[in-house]
Amino acid sequence: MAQSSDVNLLMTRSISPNDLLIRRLQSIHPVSNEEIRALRDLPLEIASLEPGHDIVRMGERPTQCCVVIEGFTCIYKLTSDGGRQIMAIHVPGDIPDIQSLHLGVMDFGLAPISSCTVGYIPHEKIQQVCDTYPRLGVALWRETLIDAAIYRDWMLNIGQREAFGRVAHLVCELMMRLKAVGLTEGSSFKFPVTQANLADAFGISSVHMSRVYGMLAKQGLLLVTRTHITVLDWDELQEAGDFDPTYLHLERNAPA
Amino acid sequence: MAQSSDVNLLMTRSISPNDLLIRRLQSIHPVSNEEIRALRDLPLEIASLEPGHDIVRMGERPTQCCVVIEGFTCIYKLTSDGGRQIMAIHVPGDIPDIQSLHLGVMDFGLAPISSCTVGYIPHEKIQQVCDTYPRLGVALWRETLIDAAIYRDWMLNIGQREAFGRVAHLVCELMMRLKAVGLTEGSSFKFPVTQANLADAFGISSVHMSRVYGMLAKQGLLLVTRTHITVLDWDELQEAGDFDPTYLHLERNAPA
DNA sequence: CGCTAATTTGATGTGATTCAAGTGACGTGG
DNA sequence: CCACGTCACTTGAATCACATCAAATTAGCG
Repeated sequence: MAQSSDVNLLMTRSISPNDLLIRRLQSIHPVSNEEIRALRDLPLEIASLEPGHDIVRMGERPTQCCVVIEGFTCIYKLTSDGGRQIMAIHVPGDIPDIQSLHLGVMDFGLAPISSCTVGYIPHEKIQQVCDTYPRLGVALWRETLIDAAIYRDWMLNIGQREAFGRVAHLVCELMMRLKAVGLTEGSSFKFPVTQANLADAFGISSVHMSRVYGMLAKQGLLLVTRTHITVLDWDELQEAGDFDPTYLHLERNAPA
Repeated sequence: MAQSSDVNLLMTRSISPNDLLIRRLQSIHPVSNEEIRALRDLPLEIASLEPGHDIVRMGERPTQCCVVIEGFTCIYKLTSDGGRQIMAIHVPGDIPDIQSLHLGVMDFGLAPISSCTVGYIPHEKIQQVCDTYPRLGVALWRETLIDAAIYRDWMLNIGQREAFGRVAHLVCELMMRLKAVGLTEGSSFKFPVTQANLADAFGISSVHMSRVYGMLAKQGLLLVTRTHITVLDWDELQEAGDFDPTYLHLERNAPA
């Protein structure tokens, strides 16, 4: 309900979806007024999606990019024996498949992990904006470099920390990334993602995911429902997740 | 011995080090003759390095990039309780810290994992070449996007496969990347990296690393010495590592 | 109110860790 | 050129974090 009315709002005032993208770019790179105007004029074809249907499939050669407007999407890959690793979670304002601009073949799948709204922009339109405003091209390059920095941090998380720390770490990351686009509500945020999906992001089983959430709750760090996460003790959570936000390369690094 | 004479060779014929970089860029992107000439003219300050001394440290703000000329380097991060995750291994021709061109602060450490030779290029020189030949700028962007694709694949490897498969997978990857710059010798390649370092790349203990190497040898897939890796059965190795080279985005994808 | 999917909980198995004690390879200096 | 010291690697035993299997509970939706 709340979601679909948001979407309607966005569609009636057609500039709003682009504003999220602008907000995101501003959080990592200076953007001039003229550039903002150019971004606002980018045509967005809006779509509503549900989990279970891929946005782009591995092996495809897309001719457009996708901007997350509402909800959460993920990048994933499968092993031949059925394992699924989620290697990125996107929040509104992100461009999950910006790499397709210069890498023809998709080497991963892109899918919603909550009901969500996305906007599509043709590659050529992005190309034009970059040609006209080279600094925007640099901003997008920088965006992809930050994506890579986040990959690196996830690898540290998965390779070196126990499940408890992994979860704490990701919650810290999401808190900061959502705050950067103004989508936190005090110390909590909307996050209607199933534990099975999260388990695939941490490389653990969904059973263990449930146990870890339980431990985090029992220690008074988090409060989790099916739709929201509330951080009860930011300092302890940051400590438990060994979290240092440097890798997010945000201009302003304020916590909750 | 062999190494230092190589270095002398490279230094006397000053174009050689740059040729490796060119070979690497050509393996992922078309490069014109004029662009090759520009790359050849890039000034390279050569240095010989040993493991144990970082090339760039986390938190620094470098003003130059590093090109690997001989040997192997790695990107790593540490957890507060002493764990180290290696999240990338670089082969000659790679530019490990190309991201520093647009991301001021280093969010990782860069270090040799074998004795190696690198060349340094000032950011401004790279910037100039990119301004003059925009297609080279795109090639470098593409380069960083492929780095990211490799991160994604490592995450799948670490998160979803058992140690045995992880090792098989990486050997396949190294084989193909080295072949792309002409550094394989039939079905084997020089790889003087300690098992402790590899263990940190796989997120396992060095003890287990030794056991896994033993299993791979016993099954007749690999032959490993302290300085070289020989692939005895490419098909079986690929199978064991569930290896699909799409993510390397190489122009020509021939196996050993 | 009842159905379905998500989550929780318990019991048991396993891949990998840790600790500890070897063995082997290699460079150095006598 | 051999004895020695160092560092890398190997091997065994005990332990642990997490997986798997199975069943019970809960939350949301029509």
